[in-house]
Amino acid sequence: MADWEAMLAAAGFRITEPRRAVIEALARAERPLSPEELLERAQPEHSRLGLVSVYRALNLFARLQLVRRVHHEDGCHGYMLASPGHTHAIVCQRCGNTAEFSVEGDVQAVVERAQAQTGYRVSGHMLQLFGICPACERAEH
Amino acid sequence: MADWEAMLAAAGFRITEPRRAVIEALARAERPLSPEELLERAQPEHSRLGLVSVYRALNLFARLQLVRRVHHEDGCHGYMLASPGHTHAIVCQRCGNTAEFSVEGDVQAVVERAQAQTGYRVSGHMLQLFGICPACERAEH
DNA sequence: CTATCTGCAAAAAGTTTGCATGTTC
DNA sequence: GAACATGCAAACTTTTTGCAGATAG
Repeated sequence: MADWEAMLAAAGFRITEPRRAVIEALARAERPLSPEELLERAQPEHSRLGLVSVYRALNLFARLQLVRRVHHEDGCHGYMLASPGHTHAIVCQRCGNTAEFSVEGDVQAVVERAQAQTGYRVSGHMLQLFGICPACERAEH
Repeated sequence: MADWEAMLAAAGFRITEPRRAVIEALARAERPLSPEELLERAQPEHSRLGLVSVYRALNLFARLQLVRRVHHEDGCHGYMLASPGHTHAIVCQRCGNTAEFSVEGDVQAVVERAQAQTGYRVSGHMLQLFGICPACERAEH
């Protein structure tokens, strides 16, 4: 039984064809996808699939932390499968490819400095990097 | 002459009433505002103001880095005046208030670790913290 | 068999564009 | 006065909702 199925079941949700189609399309994806793109890629798997169900599946998965929302500075976002544990995404500004990384201790320093400067009690963070992936780097030269 | 006027002029844009109304509403704001909210707050200043001009002003200001887009995990965003220099925002999850902080060196460690882990060349980042502001902290107890 | 989920259509948000008029420089 | 910016209406895009029928447990 796949991990996501256990997660859904544990939270009292059902394992359905549309949800499976969406999550498998995400698993195959090489970069974050928009709901529209996901629909296209998931339809071969479940031809009756509608865009609405993609949205509903994504919102559910995001709530359960099975998928991650990927933002860009100007706001539009895509979805990618989230690795278990606490990781962040880095997006290639040229090709859109994405990788994940984890920075346990280093973020702690940032959080502490921010708390000292602002007096806020920090409870969460959103960190995302932008850059150029190795493949694009090579292509540029 | 206000700083934003100099910035606009230097970039070849005009100082207009709608733009002034929007930026002054932002200056008065105690938290990030949506375009719709900004319209309401800027209209007293310039009654003919339309929502479209708010959008156009915000897009321009964002391009010139005069305002910062503030994201939430689920994507919707607001706008706030950007401090000069490189700062980040922390948003209170209870009341929406926002503060800025800067973490020069500490982010560098994060960037280096990410580069080492992913092989990407990092060129930018989006870091935003969430938490509870001092006022809400007090109110809770 | 029952509660949950889906798909459709339609509504609701949110954002952008075309164009005639008004403003800034 | 010329170029730029505005405001309106309307188009477009993106996301949500209502509901009858389908499906998982």
